[in-house]
Amino acid sequence: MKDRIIFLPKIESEVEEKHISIWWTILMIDEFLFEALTQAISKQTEMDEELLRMLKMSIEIPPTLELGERSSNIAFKLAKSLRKSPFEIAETLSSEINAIREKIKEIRYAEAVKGYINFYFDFRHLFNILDKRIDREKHKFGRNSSGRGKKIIVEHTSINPVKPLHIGNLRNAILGDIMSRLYEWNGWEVEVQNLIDDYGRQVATLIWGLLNNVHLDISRNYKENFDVWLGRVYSHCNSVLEASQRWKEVDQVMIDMRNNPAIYRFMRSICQECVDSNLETAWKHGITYDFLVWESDISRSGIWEEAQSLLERNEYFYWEKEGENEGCFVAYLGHLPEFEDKKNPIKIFIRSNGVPTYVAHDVGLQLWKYGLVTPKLRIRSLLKQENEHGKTKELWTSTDYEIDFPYTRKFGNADRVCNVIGVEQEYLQEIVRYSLKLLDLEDKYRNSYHLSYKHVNAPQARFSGRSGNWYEERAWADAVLEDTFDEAMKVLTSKRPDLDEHPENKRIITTNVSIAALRYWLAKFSTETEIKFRIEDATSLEGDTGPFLLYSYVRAKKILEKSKQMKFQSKLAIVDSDISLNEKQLILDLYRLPEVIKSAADSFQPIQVTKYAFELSSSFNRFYETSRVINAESEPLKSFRIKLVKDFHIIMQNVLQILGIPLVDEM
RNA sequence: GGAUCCGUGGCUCAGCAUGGAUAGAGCGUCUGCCUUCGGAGCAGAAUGUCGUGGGUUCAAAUCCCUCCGGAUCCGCCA
Repeated sequence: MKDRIIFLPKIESEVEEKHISIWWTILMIDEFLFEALTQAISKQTEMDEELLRMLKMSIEIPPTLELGERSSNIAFKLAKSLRKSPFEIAETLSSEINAIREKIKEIRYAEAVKGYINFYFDFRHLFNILDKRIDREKHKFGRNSSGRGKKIIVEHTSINPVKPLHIGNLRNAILGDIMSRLYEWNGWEVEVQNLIDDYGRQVATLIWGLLNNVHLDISRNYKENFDVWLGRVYSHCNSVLEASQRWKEVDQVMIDMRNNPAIYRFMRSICQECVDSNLETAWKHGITYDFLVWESDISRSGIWEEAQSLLERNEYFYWEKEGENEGCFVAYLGHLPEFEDKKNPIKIFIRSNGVPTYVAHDVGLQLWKYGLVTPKLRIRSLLKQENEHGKTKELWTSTDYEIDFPYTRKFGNADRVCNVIGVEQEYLQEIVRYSLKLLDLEDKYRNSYHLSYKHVNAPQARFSGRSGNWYEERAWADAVLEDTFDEAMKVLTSKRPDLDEHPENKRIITTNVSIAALRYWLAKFSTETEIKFRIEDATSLEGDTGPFLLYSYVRAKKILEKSKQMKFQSKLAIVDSDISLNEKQLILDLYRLPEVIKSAADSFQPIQVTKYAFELSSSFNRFYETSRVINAESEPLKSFRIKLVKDFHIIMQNVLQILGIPLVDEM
C-alpha cells in the first residue's frame, strides 16, 4: 500500500516533478476506490491487466445516495472465474476493504448489497481536500495539461458568404466554440479557423444576380443587417434563375471570378462585407475566431498543386487513362474495408477539364492544417476581438493584397484537427481522413476528427439559403437572439420592477440571459439528434436551460456578498454527520469538473458539459432550499456552508466559461 | 440497390461507446412551499410493451440479426 493515495491531479509545479504523464488519469474521486478494491481482490485472485481494466470500469454512481456514494459491480464479473456467487464475493471484498479502511481516510465503510459493493465516504475529509484544492487553484480548477505542447485546429461556421448565419449554422459555431474552449482547458494550443468559400457556386449565383440588377427587386429594410438582405437577394437569384434557366451565365461568372480581376475585386468586396456582418453575429453569441481562411486565397496560393504532387507519388492516387473517368486524377479507396460496400470505390480528385473537385480541396486543406503542404498564403491581422470576459484575441485573415504585412504569425502545423461539419458530409470527410491513411500518415489520420451533427430544421422542411425559408421562420441567428431577448425582457420586467430605474443594467442582464438560453439550447442535444426549431423551445428560460444555470450562480453570488462582512472559522470544525444529503450531493458534483473537461474533449461531446452544468446547478438549488447559510444552525456549520457556496461559485463560473455563457451579477 | 444515423411517458430529449440495483430529466397536467440567504426555484403525484420480433447472457434501452417507420449519404455539384 502506498502511504498516500492521490486522487486529484497535482498542481502544475508538483506535476513536473513526477506524475507528468499519468497525472491526469488519476484525477477523479474513483482513484482511492480503485486502490482499495485492488488491495482486496489481490488477496482473492491474481491481478492482471484485463482485471484491472474491468475493475476500473466497474466503479459507478449508484441510483440513489442511500446505496452509497459509489459502488462497484466487480463481484458479478468475478463470479465465473472464482466459482462463487456474486453475493458471497461482494461480502468477502467488503469486509476486506473495511479491514484496511484506516489507511484510506476517504472511505468510511463498504457494504455488500445484492452483489454490489457500496461505498460510503467520509465527507468531512473529502470536502476538506476539495476546498483546499479549489482555494489554491481557483479559476484554474478543472484545467489539466494533457495537451501541453500540442496544437489543435478547430474549423467551424464556414458558411458561404452570401447569407446570414441561420440557427443551424449557429449550432455548428457553438459546438465548435465549446470544443475550442474545452481543448484550451485541456492544455492544448487552439486555433479556430473559419473557411470562407468565396470561390463557390453560391457566390457565383449571387454575383450573377448583382451584376444583373436582380438585387433591385429586394428592398433593404432600414434596420436590416447586410447579410440578411444579401441572403434574401441570394434566394431571389435562385428563383429568377430557376424561372429563366440562365444557369450558363452563372458558369461564366464562376470563370470570371477567377480570371477577371475586376469581377474578382467586386466579388471579394461583397463577400468581405457579408463576412463582416456574419462576424458581428458570431461575436454577439460569444464566438470568436483566430483565422479566416478564404478559399480564393487558398486556391491561388498553390496549395492544391503542392498537394497533388504529394499525392501523385502514392500508388493509390493516379491519372485514369481509360473508361468513363478518362483524363481524371482519382483516388482508389476500394481496398479499404470501410469503402468495400460503396458502389464506387473511385473518387475523382481532378476533373478531365483540369479543375480539382471539392473533396480534393478538402484533402489539400487538411494537409495544410497539418503543415504537410506549405502554400504561400498572404495573411494579415484584421482586428482584435474581445470576449465576454474582456480577454482580447487577435483575428487574422488570409488576404489577396499584394503587400507583405509586417506582422506575421504561424498558422497550421496542428497535431489534431477537428472539423465541425454537418452529418451529410460524413462520406466526404471519411475520404479526407482515409486519404491521409493512404498517404501512410497514420497519426494524422487518427487525429483527424469530423464533429458531425444533424441539422436544425424547420418543423416541416429543412432550412436552406437557397429557398430562403429561414427568413419567413425568423430563423437567422440575430432574429432568434432578438426574440429570446424579448422573452427575457418580459420575464425580467415582471420579476424585477426595481430594475426599470437602471435601464442599462437591465439591458445587459437581458442580453446575457438570452445568450445563455440560446447557447445552452443549441449545445444540450446530442449531435446525433436533429433539432426541430420551435421558437418557444429556443427562448425557454425555465427548467433545463441556460438561465437556470445563471440563476443558481447568482444565488451563490448573493450569499457570498451578504456574508462578506461576517466572521467565520477557516478551520473545518464539523463532523461527517453534520453534512446533509443535499450537501453531499453537491460536494460529489463539484468533484466531477476535471473529469467532465477531459472526457467531453476526448469524445467531442459538448453535451457532457451542459449535462454536468445542469446537474451541478440542480444540486446547488436543492442545497439552497434546505441549508441555510447565513442563518445556519451553528458557527461551524455556517463556516462550512460558506466554503461550500464559495467553491460552487468558482466552479460554476468555470463551467459557464467553458460553455461561453456570459456572467450576470443579478437577474 | 448499398451504407450510415435515429425511433425511449402527452410533447422535447438524456442514457447505448464500456450490458448490472427501481429506465432519468425538462415542458405540459395535478398537489403543496414566499413573516426563512431572491420562487427564472424547491418538494411531491400521475403518465413507459425503451418501434417490432427473435438471439447472446446469470443479467439487454444498451451487444447481434429480422422487419416496420423517419432522416441522410453513395456526382467530372459545392
